Amino acid sequence: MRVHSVSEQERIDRRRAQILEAASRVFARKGFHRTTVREVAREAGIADGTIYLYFASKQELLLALLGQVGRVGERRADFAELTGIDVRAFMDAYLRRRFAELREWRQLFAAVFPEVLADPGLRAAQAAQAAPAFEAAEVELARRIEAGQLPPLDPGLLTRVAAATVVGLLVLDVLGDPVVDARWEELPAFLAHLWFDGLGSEGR
Amino acid sequence: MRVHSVSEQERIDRRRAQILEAASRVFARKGFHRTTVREVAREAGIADGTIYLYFASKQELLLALLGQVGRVGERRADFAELTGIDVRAFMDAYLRRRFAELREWRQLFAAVFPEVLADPGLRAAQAAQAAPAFEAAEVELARRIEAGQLPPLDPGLLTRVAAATVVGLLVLDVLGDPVVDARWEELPAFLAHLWFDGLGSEGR
Amino acid sequence: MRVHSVSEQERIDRRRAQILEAASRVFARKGFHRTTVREVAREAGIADGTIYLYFASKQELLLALLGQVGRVGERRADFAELTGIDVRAFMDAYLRRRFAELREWRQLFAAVFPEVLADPGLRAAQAAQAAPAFEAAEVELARRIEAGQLPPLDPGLLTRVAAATVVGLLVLDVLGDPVVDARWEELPAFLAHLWFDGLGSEGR
Amino acid sequence: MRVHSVSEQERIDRRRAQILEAASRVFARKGFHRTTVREVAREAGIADGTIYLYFASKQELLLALLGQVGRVGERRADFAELTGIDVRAFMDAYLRRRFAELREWRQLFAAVFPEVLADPGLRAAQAAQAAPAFEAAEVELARRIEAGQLPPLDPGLLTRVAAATVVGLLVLDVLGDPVVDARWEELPAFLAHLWFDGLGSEGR
DNA sequence: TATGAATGAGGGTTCATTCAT
DNA sequence: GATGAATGAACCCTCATTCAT
Repeated sequence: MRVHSVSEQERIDRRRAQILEAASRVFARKGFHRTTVREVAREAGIADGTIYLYFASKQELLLALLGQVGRVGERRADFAELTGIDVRAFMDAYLRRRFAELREWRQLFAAVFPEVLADPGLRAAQAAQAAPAFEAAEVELARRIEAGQLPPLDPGLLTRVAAATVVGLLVLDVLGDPVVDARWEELPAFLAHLWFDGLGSEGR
Repeated sequence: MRVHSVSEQERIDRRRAQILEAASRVFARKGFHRTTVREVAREAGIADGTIYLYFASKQELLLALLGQVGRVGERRADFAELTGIDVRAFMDAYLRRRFAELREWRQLFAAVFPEVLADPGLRAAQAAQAAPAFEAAEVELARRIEAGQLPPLDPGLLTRVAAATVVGLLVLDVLGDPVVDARWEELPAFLAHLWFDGLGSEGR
Repeated sequence: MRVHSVSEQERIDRRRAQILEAASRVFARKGFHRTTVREVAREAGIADGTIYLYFASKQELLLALLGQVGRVGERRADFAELTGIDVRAFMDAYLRRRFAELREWRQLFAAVFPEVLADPGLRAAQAAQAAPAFEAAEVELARRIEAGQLPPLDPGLLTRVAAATVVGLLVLDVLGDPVVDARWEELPAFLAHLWFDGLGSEGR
Repeated sequence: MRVHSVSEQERIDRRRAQILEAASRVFARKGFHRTTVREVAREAGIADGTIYLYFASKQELLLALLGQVGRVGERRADFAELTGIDVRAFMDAYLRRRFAELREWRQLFAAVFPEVLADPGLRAAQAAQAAPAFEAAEVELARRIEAGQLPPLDPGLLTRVAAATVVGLLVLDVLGDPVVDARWEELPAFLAHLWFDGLGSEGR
């Protein structure tokens, strides 16, 4: 079994990153299936065959990108450091942080998401990847509801609705909606306001 | 100019519907690109070539399905008949109605949506199709805000957030989320509650 | 064994002629392979399937047309009636007659000839069909040479050169050469002059 | 702009020649349309897909072959070097030379010509390609007539008749006529004799 | 007899993957 | 390791032919 030296491993990682970066650009632009391996290679400035020294197949490119998406999701773990503050402030801070991140990952989403939606295998992989985050979110919400910081809404549904809203906004963004695109930074505050105060607040 | 008799046209419509139904099933299951025309034909119980008597290309199948999605969207026009009642009741009724519809169209979404997301051409087509609905929604919201029935939130953002939530829930459903799948009927009421009353209601 | 009555046979012959006429038009225009059976049917004003009541296959259409070409060739048999007159007058009369005929059959040639050239099977069929005419021409020439009416040129070569010239002019015509097309009627006299008097006549 | 090195370009040229050679063999044998790209590949000893690295389509194979035919035609320009000698000697030398060439190109003609005859687009392309040669020949003939070296025959018709004879002989050869095939070398002298001295020479 | 919708074999072409250099 | 020419399986689509009406 050949083991790579540190610098060797670094070179490999750099190459993989270079290829993945290229792949995510082209996939986001044209879609996974409409993109040829050759186009990825051209975008990365390397030869077709070189890609296969770093990834077993075109499909593996997608899986690697999906892995990167997963790593964005994991940051949800940082609930912890916001744990002490009050709910409203928490929501505000959390949304702001996530939306800033998401913007950077927009290309990655555009590259990976359509194919995840289309391919049963990837759907399963994605579900497995996201499950812990949902779990953590549900627990956190239940805790706060228990503590009387939130009204007794169903944590499962609330988690899904929150996730759906964020995902949906990313989708609208990818679809090219000009409002979402132009006013992305306003969204966290807007969401916090809507979710916390509600539309009924005025009537009262 | 060849004109089809009524029964002739009916036969054609039936065949097209039969083929589209089959296509939406297989596309939803495996994705557009992983599906061969032969598989659509098998699913429809006809020969490969027959499909080309009713659709010019595989791509045309997708466009026809996208057109059906569009026709779902158009129902948004039924704002009108709900126009007299109060905001809360309106929201409740409207969401309940849409969510019931959407469930039926889940397969259609699963078939068409990934490809819309992936293909720049379809993205544009979809955007054009959806624009009037967004327009109408914004106008309606602005009217109600004007009338003091809603707090002075930005109608553009509110429209996007609402749309994003619904789209996002559909996406989670397609991704196979068990909670969204099992509790779909609870979602309209849950959303109405969340959006109207907000999470802050308890704390007060 | 079903035997057709006379009028029945006539109807069949008319239909076959109608179809062959249409086929020769379209084949001449677009070539055999670029023409679909449907196009022949449309040109004949009948349904696709009807053609197969009168011809076993698309290929049979071609063979039937080749048969018609053959029947033009057979007229070469009318050497007989010109047999008494002197060589120069014979040549003149004969060429004039054939060129007039050929013009009428131009469409037929354009329809059939390219495919005869391209298909080994048809080449053989054509060769068999043309052989007797070559045979007859050689005999006639040999007779006249024997009789001192012609110089002692090789009858085999002379037959081929004469046939080649005529075929070649037809080919140029089909290729769209404007001179051949515009001055077709001048060709028999020109050829008779060239072949009989030769280019050296002036020098002498 | 990617530029190929000399040896690179040589490799490409060799491959293209190899493929064209194979294509001309199979097209000549079976005709363009009855030949599959796979058969060309097999004949060239390469894989199907390799052909598409060197030619954009099956049709391009034909066009490239037509281009080669064109290059044969261009040699007609060598009128010049024969220009000083007397007419009879010129005709003899010229015909001998061309017929020797033509024999080598028989396969090419058999491959390309039927399709040129059948396809309106190629007919036009061919006409354009041949036009300059006709032009040059007419001018040359007119010059010699002017100079009293030839009788005052119409140069346009004479050019067509001469071309038609040669083309026609090629056609008979392709059709498999045994006389033309066996006695090809006799033809130039025979033609020169016929055209120069004429059939009437004996009678006088 | 005539129709034309349906069939499905076949072919041109693409492109992920391999491998000799 | 890097290259990119070569491979050939797979797919969309056409169209000659069939057959129920």
